Amino acid sequence: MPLDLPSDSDTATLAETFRLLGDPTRLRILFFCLEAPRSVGDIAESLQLSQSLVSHHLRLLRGARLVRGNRLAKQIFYELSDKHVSGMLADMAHHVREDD
Amino acid sequence: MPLDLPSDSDTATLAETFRLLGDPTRLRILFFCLEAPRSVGDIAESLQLSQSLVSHHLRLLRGARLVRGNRLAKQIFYELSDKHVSGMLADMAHHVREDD
DNA sequence: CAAACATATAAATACATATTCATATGTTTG
DNA sequence: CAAACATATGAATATGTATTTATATGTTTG
Repeated sequence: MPLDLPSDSDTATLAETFRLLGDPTRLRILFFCLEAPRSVGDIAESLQLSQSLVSHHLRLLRGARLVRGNRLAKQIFYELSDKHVSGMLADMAHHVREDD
Repeated sequence: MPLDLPSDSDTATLAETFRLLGDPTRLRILFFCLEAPRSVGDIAESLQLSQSLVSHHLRLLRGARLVRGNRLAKQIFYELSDKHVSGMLADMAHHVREDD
C-alpha cells in the first residue's frame, strides 16, 4: 500500500501536535492528566511547576484540542481530549521502556 | 491499570522524538522516506527543498536514530529506522484524514 | 457584597532552532 | 589522478518559544 503523502494541511496539523508533545514539561503534564483528570493546582504541585507555567502550557494544549477542562466548583480539571493522542501516548510510554 | 509516569529520562527521550517530528519540513521528509528509501537529492527535488536544508534535517533525524542511511554508489538512501515511530507515523497519517 | 481562592493573562527575557549561503568532504568514473 | 557528482558541515541570521514575575479575571462562600 503506497500510503500517499499527507496534504500540506494535514502535515501542518500533525506537526503542530507533535511540536506540542515535544516539550518535556508539556509531556509530563499530559502523562499526569492521562491517569485521571487533574486540577491545575494539583498538576503544579505534583510536578513541581509554577501555577503560571502550568496554565501557559495548558492554554497551548487546549488550543490544539489535546486537552479539555471541566470546572468543578473552584477548580478546573483537565483531561486528554483526543483519543488518538492519548492512545498513542500510552503506547509510546510502554514502548520507551523496552530496549529492542 | 495505573500506568505510572515515565521516568525523567524516558520523558526526555520521548520529548526529543516528538520535538523532531514537530517540524513540518522534517515530517515531510519522514513521510517521503516512509514509502521507500530515498536519496538526499531525491528528497530535495521531490519536496522542493534545498540540498543543504535536507542534509541538516537528516543529521538531526540520524542523531536521534529515527532515520538510517545506506550508501549505494554515490548516493545515500535514507529510510526510517525506528519501527515504533514508522508505525506510529503511518497510523497518524491515517487518522488525520478522518474527521471524527 | 467582600474576602479568599483558583486559574488565566501580559510583558519581558533568555535561549533554542529553522533556514540560507558558502564551502568542505568524500565517492566514483574517465 | 583529476574532474564531476552527491552529501555534509559551518557560520550567520531571523524567528520562535519556554519560563519568570507580576497582575488580572473569575468563582465561591461567609
